[in-house]
Amino acid sequence: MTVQHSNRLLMVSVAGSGTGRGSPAVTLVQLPSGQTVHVQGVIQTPQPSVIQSPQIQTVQVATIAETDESADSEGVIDSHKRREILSRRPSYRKILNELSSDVPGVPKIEEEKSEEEGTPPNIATMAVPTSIYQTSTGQYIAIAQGGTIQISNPGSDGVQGLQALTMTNSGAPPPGATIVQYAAQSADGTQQFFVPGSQVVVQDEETELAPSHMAAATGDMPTYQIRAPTTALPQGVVMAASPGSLHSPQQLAEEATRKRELRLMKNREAAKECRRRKKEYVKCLESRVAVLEVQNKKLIEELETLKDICSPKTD
DNA sequence: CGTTTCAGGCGTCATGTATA
DNA sequence: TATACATGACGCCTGAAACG
Repeated sequence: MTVQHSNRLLMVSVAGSGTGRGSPAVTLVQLPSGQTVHVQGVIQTPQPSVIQSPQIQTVQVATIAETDESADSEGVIDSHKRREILSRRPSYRKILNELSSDVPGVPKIEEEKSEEEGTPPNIATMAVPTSIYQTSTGQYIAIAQGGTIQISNPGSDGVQGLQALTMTNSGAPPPGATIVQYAAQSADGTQQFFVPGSQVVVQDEETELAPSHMAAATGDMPTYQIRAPTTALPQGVVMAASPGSLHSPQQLAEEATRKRELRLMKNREAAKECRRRKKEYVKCLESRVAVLEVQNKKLIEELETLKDICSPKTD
């Protein structure tokens, strides 16, 4: 069976496995994405059907329960509540979780950690970083309290490619430059980011490092130098100031900028996650459409059979 | 082959919602 | 009540497909 739905060809195959009565039958519905959906029979025939069909007659998708429309059509909702419902839909996660809570064994959208993603490194799951910064090339730098710097590359999935490094002079920082190292995947050109204390981390080009206070740059790893900012902020770079040491209006402005960048970064990640959930929600809706098509077809067939039985031809 | 159209993704803003 | 989070809306960008 094929169902055309929203520019996407749905191919659904149904494998019946159960009895029409007694315990709810379970049907496997093969979705076009290769995903198999377990559906459950919902018709609880109070009287034995005329048709002694071993196959279940109706199915209900297990991944989704009701939509807003069906919810509205069920009971009488007072106008105020209705307005509230119409004013803003609940989140996709909430909808899906509420729906799936009706049917045990139905996968829910996890709160944060999704198994399918294999618990990717996430900014939100970092070891309580004191600060999060964004480099001029889009990388995110999280500086934990133990002196550990975590770098996440802006991959397709947001924060994949998280890397951790430790400052070499986590003890008493000497005045001047500090070298930090990390195994970057690809660092083309100079990039800069900033760390707390109004210092700048500059990726050095080859050996243009500060001659003193320098740790040995080993191998091909790029080196980063922490030093006081000398010029205006590069584009897309966040200046970090110690929260407790704000004096001048410039520092206040820098703190405001840092907060804004942090907020934007969080919202960026939230938007990505929201879109991912929305896609999942739409997938579930499409699955439900496929299952309801199957259900509709079976009901039509049953109706035709009943018609034949109740009104036999009298030739 | 250049242009146009369209779909999908992303970043940002505004605002509703949940929670401490 | 303040804060963080979630999400709709908007504009922009990019890649693919259609078209002349």
